[in-house]
Parts: sequence; structure tokens; C-alpha cells
Amino acid sequence: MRRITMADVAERAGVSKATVSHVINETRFVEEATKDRVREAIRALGYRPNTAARSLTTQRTRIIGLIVSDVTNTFFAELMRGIEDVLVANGYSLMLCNTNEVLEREEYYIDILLRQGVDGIIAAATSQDWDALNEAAKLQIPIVMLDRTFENADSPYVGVNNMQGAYLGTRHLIDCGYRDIGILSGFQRLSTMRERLAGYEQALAEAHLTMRPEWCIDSPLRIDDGKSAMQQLMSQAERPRAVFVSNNLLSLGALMGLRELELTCPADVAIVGFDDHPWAQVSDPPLTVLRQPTYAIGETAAHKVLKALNDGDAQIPSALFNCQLVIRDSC
Amino acid sequence: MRRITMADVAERAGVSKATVSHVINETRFVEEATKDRVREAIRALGYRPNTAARSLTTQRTRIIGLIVSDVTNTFFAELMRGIEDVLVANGYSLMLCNTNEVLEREEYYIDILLRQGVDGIIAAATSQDWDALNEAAKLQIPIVMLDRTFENADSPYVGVNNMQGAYLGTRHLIDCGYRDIGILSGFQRLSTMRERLAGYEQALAEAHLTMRPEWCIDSPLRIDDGKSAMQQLMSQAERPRAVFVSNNLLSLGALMGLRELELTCPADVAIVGFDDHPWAQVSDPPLTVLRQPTYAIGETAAHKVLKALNDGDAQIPSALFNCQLVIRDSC
DNA sequence: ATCGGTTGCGTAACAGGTTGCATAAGGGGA
DNA sequence: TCCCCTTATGCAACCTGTTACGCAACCGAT
Repeated sequence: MRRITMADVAERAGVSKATVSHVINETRFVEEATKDRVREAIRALGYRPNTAARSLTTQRTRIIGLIVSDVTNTFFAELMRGIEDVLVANGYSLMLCNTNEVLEREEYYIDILLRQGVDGIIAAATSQDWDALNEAAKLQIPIVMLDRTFENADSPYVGVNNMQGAYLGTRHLIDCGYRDIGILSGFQRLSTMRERLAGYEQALAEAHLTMRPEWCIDSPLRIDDGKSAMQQLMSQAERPRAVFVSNNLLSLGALMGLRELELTCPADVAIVGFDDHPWAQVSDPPLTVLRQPTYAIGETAAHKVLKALNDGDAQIPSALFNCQLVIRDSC
Repeated sequence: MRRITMADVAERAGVSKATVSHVINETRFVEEATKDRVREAIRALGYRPNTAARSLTTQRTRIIGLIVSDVTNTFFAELMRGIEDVLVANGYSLMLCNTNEVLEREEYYIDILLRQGVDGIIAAATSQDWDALNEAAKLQIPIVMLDRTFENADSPYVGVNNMQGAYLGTRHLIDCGYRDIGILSGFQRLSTMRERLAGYEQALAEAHLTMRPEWCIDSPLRIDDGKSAMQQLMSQAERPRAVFVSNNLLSLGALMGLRELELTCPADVAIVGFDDHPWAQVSDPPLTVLRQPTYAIGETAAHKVLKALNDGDAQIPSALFNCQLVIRDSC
């Protein structure tokens, strides 16, 4: 069965390809009777326009590339949902690029996206300089930085005020009476993590507490890393009595780590985590966390690419949301 | 800045477009010296082939459409990761379609995928008949059913032996001495959920226990639904002493529901859940669950589409994995 | 010198849409 | 009746690759 093309529709309706095209896209006036014939032909033949052919001439694909580092992290999943809902509502589709926080994979994917000719890119980039995205920028493809950004990023950023969040969390620990506070600070390569560390430092400084470098553990962002980081923290001669954890997977790992050491939270160590997660309500103990308006962040990011696409070269401002401290039983 | 096309490369290298194409695709012999000139031109100009143009003639896009019902469910996220890793390794990309378990959205997306001309579709379909996917099937596009399937599905299925899993789980409850066992059976529209209910029934029957319909609660698959379903179960005059929960989000909701009623697990009700989840280790109590080899399922599904693409019309068999009972403290 | 068989590459048709330009038909005014 | 204008549509070039077909140049053999 040959593919049905526009020529088939045109023939059946007794009009030219041009007319069919204009009926479909409503790009010029066509008499109602003619429109009807075309529409009936489309239905009868089961015609479906070929996106590749269309984008070849229009130079637009109505596809947005989404780069995230870990789809299994509910935080990113929730972002995706927000993004996708907005894109679908506007007739765009999503090309998913999961980098696993691997730079080469990110670069590979950016190349793919550019070949694909995506109309825009939303990136929770693992790279922290403009190199990888530079090609896209040169091609004038709108880019929105999601969750993370970097110094000289030349694109709008949508995320949360990480410093404020970490400050709030650490401050809460201090207010609860803790003085010896450590931090699982994650990947310092990521702006997000740097900002959270800064918020933590600020809260400590304000309370005239000194930050002890050995209580500040960097690590990748997987569950196991959280576990070993927490255990590393707890195996020290002098242990912190509370820990600020910069990422939800690390929080989960931290809880696992404590369990293995038969330490309990908050009796032995208090924890404040970053990012809320449904499971955090039923964990043992339920976690006190900084909640981000994740879905809204996703929506906003999607709106920003669309705006960039529609408004030509209008300057798109960044959007910074605030975190909310959700107090549960871990401090 | 105009887009760089193959013609530009050809001109700079002093050859024809055909030669450039053949150098890129290695589709016919080209002298080494010529190849070098072409490659150097490609590099110098920063040429990137246009996928749309290519797929217009080749009739292939190297894109696979993935339809899932809920990206925020870690189960699907993990499937995606498996699928994506395999696809990337084979030079394919992923178009993500999140349906939120809404039929219209699924149909909409299938239409989009067909216009896009995806080479194959992997679908954790929310629809449970062939209607939505029929168009794709007629166009000879390989389809792989993921996690769910239906009676007259004419495509290979990759998933888990749900009946065996549910049987194992229910059986475990029985072995623990429970006699009054209820079930949160989810969406009976989905094959997965029907099979799990069947496994539950089988285990009960085998132990000569009668199934009480009022202890068998259907619901959608979101966390809140699990919560209210569990509360509905617990508000009955005669309550079950154990509950088999057919889905991980429902398990989470069930735990929340119990908490709200100030009931404890397993003292008041025991729970066995379906699908493992990292958080299930640190929940209160740590959940006994049926674990699926999720990542492997994803990989397998991806391999099957690719096989269908490469081997023409070879019959692709389904793949059924087994569940593994992971015993923790909820019974 | 002629011929057949490589070797290496170019020409042009095509894939399926979009769109600038052109044109035919019909109506109204001079 | 002629001309111009409007209305509704068609023609064909173009977007950027792929590929069937063809041809020139060179080789060694006769």
C-alpha cells in the first residue's frame, strides 16, 4: 500500500496540490464547496501530511528537544510533564534526550537535535559552559536553561532560587537547635549545587557557625552516592548532628546509609532534603524538605521557548521561583 | 546565516552532491583523497545533514515513538531509560508521548507519530483495543506492546508475568498466616491489572479462601486513588487484615491512607505491593513487593522494534519476564 | 589500434509538501 | 463592447537530501 500523498488528495478532489495545502493550513481563501471536497477526499483516503516534507520547506519542525540528566528522578519527570502538557496544547512534540549526566552523551544529543532541526531546546544541561550549546545558539535556535545554568549562559533560565532554598533549610536546622551541620553538596559542577552550598554557607555564617570542610561531601547524584556520602560523613570521629542534603536522590541514599549503620533520624542525625517527593511523606522518618514548584517550572520553561519562537528575537527574561520549606519529622 | 547544505560542501570540495552523500553514508566507493576533501569541507563549513530531507527520500526517520501513561511513575521512567539506552546505541532517537492515561491524548499522539513518520512505536497503551494503533499497523509500522497488551493485539508484547507475580505476592500473604486478604486492583481496563487480579484470585482459591467483592477495590492509578481506595477498604465494618496492591503508586497512596487513619502496617494491615521502587526500602514500613526487571524490559522492547525494523517482516515473539518477591517488613 | 572490464564520479529525477506568481472567470462601470 | 478589478485556483520552483543510471578515463589483453 503506497503512502497517500497530497497529490492523491488533490486528484480525488479535482483540485491542485496548492489548494489542498491551503485548505489544510488555512493559508488563503478557498471556496466552501471546494474545501468540502478536499476535506472529504482527505477523510476518504485517510491522508496524513508528511511532517518531513513540510518542515523541509517551512524550516520548522514543531519539535522541541528536551535534555535532562535523569528521567528516573521524579523531579525531572515532573518537569517533563509540565513541559509536555504545554507543548502538546500548542501543537508541539517532544524529543527526549536523557544524558545520565554524561557530557559526551549530551553533546551527541545536541548534534542529533540540530540535525533533526528542532525548533527549540530546553536543557537541564550537565555541561557547565557554553561549548555544547554554542552550535545551537549560533543557529539562532531558542534555548531555555532548565534547573541549571552557568555564568555566561546567554539564554533565559527557569528554576528555583537555590540559595534561598538552601538558606531556608539550613536555617531551619539551626532554629531547631543544631549546631554541627554537614552537607551533602552533590556535584559542584552544577550551578544548582553550587548555589545550594552557598545558601548553606550563608546560613551558617549568619549564625556564626563555622563550616567544616570535612563535613561537606561532594558526590554524583545517584542514590548510591548519597548512601556512601552519608556513611562517609557518619564514619568520622566527630560527626555532624544534622545534614543538609542538596538533592532528592541523595536524600534517599542518605536514609539508606543511615539504616545500614543502624543510626536513626532524627535521633542520631537530622536531615533536611532538597526537592519534595511523594515518598518523602511515608519514609521513616517523613522528610523535611524544600519543595520546588516543579510542574510550574516545567510549564514556564515550555512557555518561554514558545514565546521565543513566536516573538522572534524578543529578549526572554529568566524566571526564578521560590522554594517552600515543608516541615516533617526529620529534624 | 544561511543553513549549510550539501551543495555547499560539494562546491567547496569540488565534487558533486552525490559524492558527498556517498562519503557521508559510505554507500559507494570513493577515493581516499576525495573523501578527505569532502570531510575537510564538512568540518570547515560545520555541515550537518538535514534529517527531514534525508527521511523524505529514504522514508525512514530513525525515530521511535514511545507512548507511556505516566512519566512520573518511576516504573515507566526506568523503562524509558532502558529503551533509550538501546536506541541511542543504535542511532535512533525517542519521541516521547505521555498520555496521562487519557485515551484522546493517546489517539492524538499516535496521529502525530504517524505524520512524523516514526520508524516504530513502543506503546504502554492506555487503550485496550486495537482501534488507536490500527492505523499504525496498517502502515506496517512495527509496534511493540509494553507492560500492557490486549486480547487481539497483533504485536509482540514485552512485560512481566503479572499473574505469576500477583499469585506469588498473595501466596506470601497467605503463608504469613493472613486469611482476610483484600486487593487494590487498579484499572481493570488494563490487561496488567486484570492479570494481577487473576493471580490474586488463584492464590486465594488454592488456599480455599473466598474472595470478597467488597474487598476488591478498582481505581485509577494515581497516588490519591490509592489513598482513598485504602481508606474505603479500611472503613468497612469487616476489614481485611492484609492487602495486595497492584501498582506502586497505589501502594504509596495506601501507605498515606493508613497514616491518615492512624493505622499501622503491618500491625493493622499487611501490604504487598507491585513494582519495586528505591523509596520502598526506606518507607515506614519498608515494603514487601514484587520486583520487575524494569530496565531489562525496556531494553528488550527496544531490541524488538529494532529487530522488526532490520529483519523485515520476521515474526517477533513476545517476551515475558518473571517477578521476584522482595520480602521486607510490611507483612 | 581496438576492445572489454574496471574504477571513480556526475547528472538528474525524485521524495512530499509550501508558496510566489500567474491566470481564468465573472462582474461592474464607462 | 471593452477594460479593469476581484475572486478562486493552478503552475512550477524550491526546500535538501538519496540514488538509479550513465559516462569518462584508464588498464591490460588481443
